[in-house]
Amino acid sequence: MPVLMRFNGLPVDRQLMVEKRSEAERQIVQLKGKIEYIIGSNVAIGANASTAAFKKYLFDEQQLPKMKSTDKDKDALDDETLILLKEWCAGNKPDLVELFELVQEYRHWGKLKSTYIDGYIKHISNATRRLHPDLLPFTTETGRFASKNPNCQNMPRMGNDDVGVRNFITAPEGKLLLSLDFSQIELRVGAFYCKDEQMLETYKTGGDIHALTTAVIYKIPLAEAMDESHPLYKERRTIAKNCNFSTFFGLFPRGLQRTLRFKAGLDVSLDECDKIINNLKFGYPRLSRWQDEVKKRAGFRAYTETWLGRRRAIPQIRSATWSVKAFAERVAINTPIQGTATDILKLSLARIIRGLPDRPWLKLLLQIHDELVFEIPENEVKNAVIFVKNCMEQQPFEAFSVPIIAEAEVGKRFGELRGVKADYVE
DNA sequence: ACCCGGGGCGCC
DNA sequence: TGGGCGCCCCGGGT
Repeated sequence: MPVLMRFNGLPVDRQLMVEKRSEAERQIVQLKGKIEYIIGSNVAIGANASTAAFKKYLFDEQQLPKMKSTDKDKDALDDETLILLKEWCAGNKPDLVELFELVQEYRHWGKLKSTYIDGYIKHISNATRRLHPDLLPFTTETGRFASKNPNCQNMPRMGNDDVGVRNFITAPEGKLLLSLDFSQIELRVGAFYCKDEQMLETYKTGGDIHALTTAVIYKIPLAEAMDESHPLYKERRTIAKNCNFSTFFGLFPRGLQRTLRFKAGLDVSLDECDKIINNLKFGYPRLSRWQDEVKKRAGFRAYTETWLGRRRAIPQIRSATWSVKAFAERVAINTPIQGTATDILKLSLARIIRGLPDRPWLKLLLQIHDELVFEIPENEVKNAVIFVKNCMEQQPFEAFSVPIIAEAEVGKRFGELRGVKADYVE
């Protein structure tokens, strides 16, 4: 029997969901027709275009090269593979280029419809007209919450959502949705752990951590890293952000290259990625030292722990198999970061819950790892922001010297939140 | 009518 | 060859 926590439930616009379901259906039928026009309607592509029949068509009948394997050493056909096949076909079978774009679109709409439209509609409560996901506080290895029935922690974000799933979540008449989001909480926790002086200084003075990392990995002055008119500004910053998100988890040159190519659309050579990572280690010397210490300690104890002492056993760290051991080491490093960030959010949550009896108008709807979502009356925005922001930005425990910042956004729909003016705080 | 692993993909 | 989740589909099984 899972332990779960009941939140108030997310108010939804069922009408909008039904409208979008029709739109998604139309898109899917149309895309499926175009795909079948190319490959023939006798090849079953299924709902995801990842059936055995479709793979057989591509790799046996069309003799396309196998770009990538799955974990089980079979032919992969994920989005990365589609991109690679599309590029290969551009030079060898131009007629097939369009196929891969269509499949990408087809999967995109299929995911939106099955998971977020049909999947959400079937969980709307008849009694409350809301979604009541189960939020499980005690099921994950790192202490994070999980959400199920449905999972409301993975709604698509703007830019990857032609449906507007987040707009399904709509405040009732006279109410607003309010979201408070920790700014870069995992990076701040990482800076706290490794005590790199430049990182700490940047956070303590309200500086720009992505600019600092840009300066570090390209060995350029901070001023140049922050110069938005520099021709390389955008690309360098994108790469620096990716480094920052991966910094504390044991990033390898190949991983960085792949992420940049397929997620950011940037072609960076392996040598360049290698250099970037070396510069990162050199520029943040305490980072590597901390990582080595954590690995060593975890190897000795066979567990790793968060700052508040939640332990995670990792016996695999003593494995003789390199890949198993390496995975365990990344877990040993990641868990204190992700877990302590969660500890900090849970401490904030406890302060908020203690304040609820005095604020019955403040309704907690959802937690998304570093974010809390509330429903409030339209005239309580200022009170809510001041109270919640204060709860979240308090020093979590005595040793934690890095400032914590929570950013507030408010709006009628979850997909249309806007930043709250800073003068609400104070 | 279920169960399950594999593949794939959405988010933090 | 970063970590953490849950859901959908497929294909095979009971």
